[in-house]
Amino acid sequence: MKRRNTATKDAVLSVIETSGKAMSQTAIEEKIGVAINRATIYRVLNRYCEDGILHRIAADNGRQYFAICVKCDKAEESPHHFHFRCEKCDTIECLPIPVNFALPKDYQLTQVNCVLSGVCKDCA
Amino acid sequence: MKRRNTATKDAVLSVIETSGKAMSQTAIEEKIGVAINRATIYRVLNRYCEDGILHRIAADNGRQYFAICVKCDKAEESPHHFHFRCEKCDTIECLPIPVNFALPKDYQLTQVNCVLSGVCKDCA
DNA sequence: TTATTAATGCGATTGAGTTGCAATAATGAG
DNA sequence: CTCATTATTGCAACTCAATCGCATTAATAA
Ligand SMILES: [Mn+2]
Ligand SMILES: [Mn+2]
Ligand SMILES: [Zn+2]
Ligand SMILES: [Zn+2]
Repeated sequence: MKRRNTATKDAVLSVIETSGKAMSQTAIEEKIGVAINRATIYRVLNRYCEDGILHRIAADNGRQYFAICVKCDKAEESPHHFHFRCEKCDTIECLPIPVNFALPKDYQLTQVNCVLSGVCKDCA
Repeated sequence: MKRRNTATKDAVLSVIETSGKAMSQTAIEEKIGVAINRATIYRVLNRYCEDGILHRIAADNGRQYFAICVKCDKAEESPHHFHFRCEKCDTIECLPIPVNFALPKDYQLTQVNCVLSGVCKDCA
């Protein structure tokens, strides 16, 4: 299934890029200006994740956030890095802090999801 | 509001203790034998978390898991440790691996939620 | 220009977790 | 032990995030 270019896809990615942070579907829908269906936004986001354009963060508030993968082009971002969720402004940002661990023998790793929560510098 | 001792509370804690792992409400309800209402289990779990008996893990599958806090009595478990979720057997275990990071200036930390996912040693 | 089929909108649905309320029962005072 | 207080429970309804089925629209390439 080859991907097609649509205004919706561009708009979603643009909003996330502009914010410079990880965003939830709700936040994207609010900031995007034009009316885009909720299900469509989720489908766009899921496709971007499949294609390695975005990465998904499962926050401890039970919601999903989506952020640009800079690890692909620039190598500035560690493949596994911490995320910070501010409980005040309800945003998540990718921290430039690598996640270090040594998994016990015979464990197979497929995903890393590390979220630190609290109050960010802007809200402190 | 002083806590009261009930069979339900004991049963829930006992199931988690026996498993030796973190458990979800569903898993607890299945393993507990007697029929206990879903809402009641959640309320018991939430109370245990408030009291520092259990700690809550928000997994990347969107569900909550609950595990015994051994950090309180024994000091063998690091206050912030990694968790491992096996996608095969749908369990979460506390890993004896400390989470190390240095938060940027002016960030206030209230919670740490680090979950590694994959296949555990028993399912590999 | 046209056929193919990916993408979208809408409504319904799932699943986890919470909440209001009435009934039940643990606890402590008398 | 008896009784009053109120924490706990069960049940049903509800919230919220995310997904799904299906008909419609529109991007792409022949
Ligand atoms: Mn990130
Ligand atoms: Mn743990
Ligand atoms: Zn903030
Ligand atoms: Zn396993």
